[in-house]
Amino acid sequence: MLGKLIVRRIGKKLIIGKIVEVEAYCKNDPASHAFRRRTNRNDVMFWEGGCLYVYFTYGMYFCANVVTGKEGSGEAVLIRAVEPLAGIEVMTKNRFSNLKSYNHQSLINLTNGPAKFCESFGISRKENGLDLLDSEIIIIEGETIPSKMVKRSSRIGIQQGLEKKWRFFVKDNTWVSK
DNA sequence: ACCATGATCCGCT
DNA sequence: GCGGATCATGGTT
Repeated sequence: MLGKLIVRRIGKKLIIGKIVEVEAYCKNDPASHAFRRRTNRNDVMFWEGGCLYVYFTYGMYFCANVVTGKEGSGEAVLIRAVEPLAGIEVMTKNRFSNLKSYNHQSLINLTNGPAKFCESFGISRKENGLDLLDSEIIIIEGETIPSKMVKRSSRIGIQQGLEKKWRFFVKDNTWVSK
């Protein structure tokens, strides 16, 4: 998924981001929402791959995954960061409703984390379950990232499953979260 | 019913 | 580096 473009259409406007940081989750994985059982909350994660699984967390944030497995398998890839390519103005409005002037830091701060990405793309409950091949949000081919530019580490913000190096990111990209 | 927790972010120190 | 915000979820009682 690294290097692919996530595109959101809002009316006539397009928001585009290049995916630069992701994490993988699956059913046999104590860090995963799919670990225990299929519930109303994680149901979309068990759908056939190609749709968007959005969840609400910490009482105020949303995060988005691309579902990647067969129906029932419970596999998904969390989008942790994207590089903004188009629709900066809309993203800025979504994220900082009263920001007057852009600067370097505000551009980075737009999408350098999973909940920041969702906020700038306007992704919340309504987008849960969307078909990424044919809806207002799609994923298309983008840049091919050379394998030597792909780095991996433990996943962020979890307690179990730290031995799995399932976080993947583009080396030296500015938008990769800290 | 109850309650601890969380795939986070932000502001302050 | 640390704690607070803020609440849906799900495991436990």
